[in-house]
Amino acid sequence: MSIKGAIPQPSRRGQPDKRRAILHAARDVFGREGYAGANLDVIASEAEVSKRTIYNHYTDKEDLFLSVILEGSTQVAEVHKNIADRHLSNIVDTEQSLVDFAVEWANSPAAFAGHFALVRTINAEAARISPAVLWAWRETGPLAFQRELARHLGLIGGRGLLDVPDPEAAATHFNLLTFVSVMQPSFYFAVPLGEAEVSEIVIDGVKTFLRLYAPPRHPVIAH
Amino acid sequence: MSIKGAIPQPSRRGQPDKRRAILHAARDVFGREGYAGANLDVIASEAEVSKRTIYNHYTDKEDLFLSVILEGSTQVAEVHKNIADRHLSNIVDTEQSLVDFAVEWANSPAAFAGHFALVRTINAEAARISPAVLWAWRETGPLAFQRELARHLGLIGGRGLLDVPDPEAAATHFNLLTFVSVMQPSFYFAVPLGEAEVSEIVIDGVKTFLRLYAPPRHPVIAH
DNA sequence: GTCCACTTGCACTCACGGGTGTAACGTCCT
DNA sequence: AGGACGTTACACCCGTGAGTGCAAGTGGAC
Repeated sequence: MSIKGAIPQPSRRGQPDKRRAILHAARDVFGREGYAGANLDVIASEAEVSKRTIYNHYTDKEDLFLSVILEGSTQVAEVHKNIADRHLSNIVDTEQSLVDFAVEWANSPAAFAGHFALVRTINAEAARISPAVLWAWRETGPLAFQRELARHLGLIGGRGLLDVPDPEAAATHFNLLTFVSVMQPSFYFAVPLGEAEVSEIVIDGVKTFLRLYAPPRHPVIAH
Repeated sequence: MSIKGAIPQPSRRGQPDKRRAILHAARDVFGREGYAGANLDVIASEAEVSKRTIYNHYTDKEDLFLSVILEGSTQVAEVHKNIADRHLSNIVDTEQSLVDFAVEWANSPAAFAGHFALVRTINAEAARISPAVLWAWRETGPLAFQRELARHLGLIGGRGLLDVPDPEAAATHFNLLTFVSVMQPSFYFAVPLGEAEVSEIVIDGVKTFLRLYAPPRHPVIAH
């Protein structure tokens, strides 16, 4: 059992709405059951589509799986960009905004259970997935958002609200101290934490982040 | 397909050496192929044991899997404790010792490919594994070592080489900035990074850690 | 010796699931 | 009207793999 195929080209076989239904159901089932555990009959029935139709759209299980992977990451990156834009564009209280952003961000996986279940599956299969596909996935998903976060932090730094000499590094640290810190104890969100627990972790994380990136004490302007 | 059984009691059926061979082979195969993908015949042959013997020791595949999980975590925690002891017991140069420790720590997964492949599988199956088992695994494995790391950092703090008001938090941060920072881009060590890359990440991580926990400037003693 | 626990090889059952073949039906285009 | 295309239901093939039954063998305990 291995998954080493190349990146599947988005094909135009079949009707788009069926295609979407299949991808959606496949994402859920692959996430829920893993690659080997996923059952094509189940996917078909959840997509309310004939199994034969799946094979009209995708050549086989592997093709379907790879297509699902690459489609999902961009979507979630979009949603996360949205959250960042809402909270980080017009900051008045830096710490408060960072906390608000991080809380919503770290709670978002609850709303994308299907997607993050799939992320777990990707991790599990990583050794069996071709590097090209893994690379494409990271690039369109997590890294795309990380760059966006770096951009925001850079801008905030530009306004003097943070001291951000290296936005990329800052984004990495913010990610580690908030999102990853929630992800770890919850087994990639498989075992959901309480909302209070998430908040506590995130608030601590932001405080630590500020110890690293708080701007030099506002110089009192002589007048 | 689900794994919801309770924690398997260490049983005394069968001969211990066979038992060990089975566990070892099972760990490799479950790690390599995932739970659903693992094949009992393959495990039997890699353990150089008859398949029937496996069923003399374990009631079924699930029982075997859970036993493997709980056995492995303690072992790796031991190894990591060892690495920590060697590097963090008699420190002369704080930064150098921390880097040395973290480099060896972050490279250790290469030597336990089987184990960390299994960790990926555990993550993937987390939603299907009983919380009791997950808890036991974390407790005897990662958390046990995290506490050990906290103990070390506390001692180092006690000697004035670091400023560690909260050893637990410090251990968490050290973990995030070094080990986890290597783990993330390598897909849980499934896609090994180059040694140079690991070093770079770890050195950066330690530097950042020191920005958080460096002791107040050594007061120059007037004389 | 004889009992007992363990192991082994092998054949076997059986459920599951990926993938195919086919014939019928709908729809849209011309 | 008549393709062309997509979809559907359904039966089917067949490899795979979990788990069992059994008969024969090994080795230690008493």
